[in-house]
Amino acid sequence: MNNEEPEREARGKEREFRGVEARPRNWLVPVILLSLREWNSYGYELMERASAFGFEAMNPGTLYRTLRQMEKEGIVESSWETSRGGPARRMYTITDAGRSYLDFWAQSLEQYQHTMDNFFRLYTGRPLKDKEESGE
Amino acid sequence: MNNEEPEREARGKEREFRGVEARPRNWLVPVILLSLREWNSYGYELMERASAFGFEAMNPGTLYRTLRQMEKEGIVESSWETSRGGPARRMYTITDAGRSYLDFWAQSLEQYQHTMDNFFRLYTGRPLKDKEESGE
DNA sequence: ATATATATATGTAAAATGCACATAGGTTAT
DNA sequence: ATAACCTATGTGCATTTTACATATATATAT
Repeated sequence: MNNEEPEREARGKEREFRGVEARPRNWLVPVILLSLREWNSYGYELMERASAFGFEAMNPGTLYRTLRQMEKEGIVESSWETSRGGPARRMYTITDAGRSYLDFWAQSLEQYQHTMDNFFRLYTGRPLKDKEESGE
Repeated sequence: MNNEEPEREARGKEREFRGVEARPRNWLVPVILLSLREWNSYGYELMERASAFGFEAMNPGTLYRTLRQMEKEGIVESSWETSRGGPARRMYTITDAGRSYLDFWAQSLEQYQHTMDNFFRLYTGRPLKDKEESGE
């Protein structure tokens, strides 16, 4: 029943488990919004800011595509900035909807952090009481 | 007032922003492993336990497919249990590789929690000092 | 017999992600 | 001037993840 696959994929204790990451999906969006809430910016610069949040070697394509998508959703706005030397920049501004989105996300994060605490409590061997599962 | 732009996608502060969730990807995998580390179990039962971790109205398909995938990766093993009334159950057991995976994931989660703390510090208006970005 | 609860699984599509490649303006070195 | 390089923005494509609907099967209750 269970011996057809010799699990050649993961047998050593020190195996690397490619792709194992606890980072949430769409993490890039709130990071961008948070940056833009402080000051207007553009893709190339936002890439560096995003790196500080754990996006190492961020791929430009992913960032720029995300920005366009965010604009379509109305949480940021953009306009070309050509009044200087060098290639034109698409400057982004956070909208009111963007601020709301950020607030919404932050709330979700807070809730999720409780869940993570529960996870850790179980992981480290202190099981939850039946009645307080994962809270609210 | 500033009512010139109705931004039809997200106008109210209380807008719902469907899909906004701070949940990490593949969250289901560590939750299953943690459950199986406590006692062997099967899909139908694991669904309920997963619900306690914030998977409301979990779709069976997602869970069962995840379990088969996990078995292919060698982090769980299964065998049919037919020695009782009712439909047969596929009982799952965590493997050594599964335990390693769980440890690996927990480490990643811990690291991610620090990043989240940094995010919150910025969000609530206490910016980081230049020298301590997101690192440790 | 048929409805219900248990139990597992597939098919398909949408969304997210990663990686490679394309385009273009401007600056500096040769 | 032209090649090389840095800045800056983007598209294409394949893979992975996730969601949603549907299918199958066993046993029990009515």
